[in-house]
Formats: sequence, C-alpha cells, structure tokens
Amino acid sequence: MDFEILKKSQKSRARIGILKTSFGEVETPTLVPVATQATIKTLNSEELPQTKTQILISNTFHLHLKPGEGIIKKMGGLHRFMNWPKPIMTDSGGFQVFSLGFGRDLGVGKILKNGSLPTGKQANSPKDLRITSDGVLFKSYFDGRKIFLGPKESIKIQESLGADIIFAFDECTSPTANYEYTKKSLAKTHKWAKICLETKKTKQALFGIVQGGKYKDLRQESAKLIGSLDFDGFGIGGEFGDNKNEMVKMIDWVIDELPEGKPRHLLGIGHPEDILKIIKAGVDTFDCIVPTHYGRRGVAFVSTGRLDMNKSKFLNDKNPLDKKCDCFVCQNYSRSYITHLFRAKEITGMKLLTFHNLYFFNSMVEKIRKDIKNGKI
RNA sequence: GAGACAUUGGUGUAGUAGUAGCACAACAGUUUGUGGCACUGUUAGCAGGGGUGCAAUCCCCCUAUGUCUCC
Repeated sequence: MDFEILKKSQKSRARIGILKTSFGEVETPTLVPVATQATIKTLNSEELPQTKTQILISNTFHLHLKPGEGIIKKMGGLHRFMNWPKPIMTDSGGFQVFSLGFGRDLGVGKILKNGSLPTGKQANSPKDLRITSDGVLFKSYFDGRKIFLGPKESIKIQESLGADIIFAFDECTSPTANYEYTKKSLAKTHKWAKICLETKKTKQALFGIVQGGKYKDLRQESAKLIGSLDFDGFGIGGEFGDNKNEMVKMIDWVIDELPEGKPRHLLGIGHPEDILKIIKAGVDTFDCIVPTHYGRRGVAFVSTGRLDMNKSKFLNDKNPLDKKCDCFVCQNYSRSYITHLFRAKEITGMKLLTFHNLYFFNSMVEKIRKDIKNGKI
C-alpha cells in the first residue's frame, strides 16, 4: 500500500490523497462502509460501486466465528470470496472486546449521552469475556465455544482473510472506564501493537491504533508511541468522551503526534454532522455503521436531516426520499412506496434505504473532497 | 321458535368478588471499528341495562350480537 497526499488545506488539517493498493486506488477522505460479515447487508458486490463506495471494512472476530478464516483462504481470500475486486480493510476484533464486553454489560456505546452512566461505573472485568495481558478470551455468541484472540491470533487470521489493510489488535475502552483502568488497558494495547508488527509476515498494510480514552495525557502518550512504530497507517479508536463536542478535541490531541505522511483512519465515527468536522481535524478515512444500520431500521438520511420511513405520514408522500439526490432510489421510488415496504416488513425497503444512505454519505464526502481541492475547506 | 355456549384496548387473547395482564398494531424515542429487522417508552379495554354484595369485569336477570344444536 502506498499513500499519496495530493493537497493539504490552508484552512484546516484536511487533506486529499490517494490510497494505492494492489486492488486499486481510493480517493481520500472517504467513508469506509462496514461489511462485518463480508457483506454490506442487503447489497451485493455489483451494486456497491453504484453507491460510490470505494473500500470496505470487514471483521476479524465475526469472520473467524463464521465461516472461519480457513474457508475464506481456501476460497481465494476475501476479495474473491465476496466478489469485491476493490480494496478491503479488516478490523482486528479489538472493538468486540468492548462491544461484547463492557458495552453489552452496561448497555452503552462509545460516546456517552449527557446524563447517562458516569465514569467509574464499570466492573473490573466484563461478564462474558476475560481480558488478560496476552489477549482476550471470548465466548462465541452462537455456540458458546471459547475463542481466544490476542495480537498474534488476530494478525494470523487477518493474513488468511487477505484484506489490503489490516489493524492491530487493541482493547477499545468504554466511556465508563476510569483513568486507572484506561492506563492499564493502554499498556496492553501498546504491548500488543508491537507483537502485531512482529507477527505480520505478509505485505498487507498494518495500521496501529491509538487509544487512551478521554484522558489527554494517555491519548498523547499513545499517539507518540504508536506513531513512532513502523505502521503503514494509524487508526484512532476507543471511546470519545461524554458527549460529541469532545470528539474533535480528542482527535486534535493526537493527530499532530502522528507521522503526517501516513493515512489516518478514525474508527467507527460518522454521523452526517460529524463528517465535515473529523475531516477538518485531519482524518483521511473513517468507517461507520450508521448509513447501513440505520437504513435497515428505516432511517433515511437526506439533505434536510433524517426521515423515519416507518412513519405512516409518508404513505401519502409522492416525493422521492431526497429531491436533491440523484441515486437510482430517488430517481425511481416514492417515499410512499418505501414506507409501505417498511410497514409490510418487506426486505426490499431495507435494501433501498441502505443503497440511498450509502450514496448520500459518499456524495457528501465527495463534495468535501471537491471543496478541499477548491480551497473552500 | 327452543336450547347451549360466547362477548375483555384497533386486533387476538389471559384473568380475578378487592390495582384487569400479555402479544401484535398505533404513536413517540434510541441506535457511531454492526451478535440478534433490535431496544425503550406511551396511548388504548371488561357489549348495553338492571339486581344481589361493603365491593361486580367476575354471581343473578333482561336486551343486543355471534357461533353451534334441535324443531
């Protein structure tokens, strides 16, 4: 993998660039849609380029459980397995340490809502998995089998899967973690980062991940250390504080500590209102489940905000989802029809919204790239 | 014409002489490196009339409606 920066903004840390992989090039900044189980749910690989999607991120933990990396390797690797001849990332499984651990126990996401659980609320260890200094012992959610994932295991699995860009195995900490817990966790993430670098034998690009929670000194310590290692790029992960206003501040803490010439990926962030801010903060790529996950729940993202297509009022609405959108869904289908599909629980409704949402998000980022190029951002 | 049984939110159903529960639907929210087309909350009901009881959705009578059986 090679990364070329085409232009740096004079007005912010934003930049446009090209990620070059053996499966093609990616214009940055870009959204990386989430294909956890080697699919963007409801869409097939031929439809995806029509949403302007350039690159996907799939998941080590979930593909290890099913079908198993051995199967995927035998089938020729992820690209051939899912018939996606463009770049792919794989996440390391580090997020599942949080989402299947404290996140699940406490019912929290990685950004706390104002007035919800305070820091320090979590136990020392999650209920269903054990975090040790070598890795994490998971319990499989479909057959109860014990699954051990550490830095070596994650890298070996990711080598078998064969994505272009792979991530170091980390512990994504919870927004309920206190300073002491976060500091100890960070030491593990840093130790694992070095093991990941030593383990990898392929020429896949390996990205290190900055952690440190909501604590400035830990974030900066992490960015300095991870940034000094021989990674091909960097992820910024973990929790993003007690409300969204803190998120950009936390990106600011770390971004100047990372080598400027290498790509920066923001893990798991990307509501429409976040996108411009994170790109201005210097983020090149970011993955987010929002366009696809919300789409399957009936939420359409449009130029005027969000529409809940489950609402009966849309049954009488002949308009497209978004008059300003030129995706094939907006060219051909009414809000009325899409709402009918959702209320009738027809899977085509989920497909149409997934398609539109990805097109909408990708178009938004495309516009931002243009604005950076023209010096507007 | 006679008899039996039934009637509980919009729908389908529990249940009890003392605060009527559930599911679906409706409505309103939530969802940021995706275990779970999920989660949370709200609205809304004892067919009608009379009687017995401290108290009736429940027991009794009448009416209405429905299902079944008999003539």
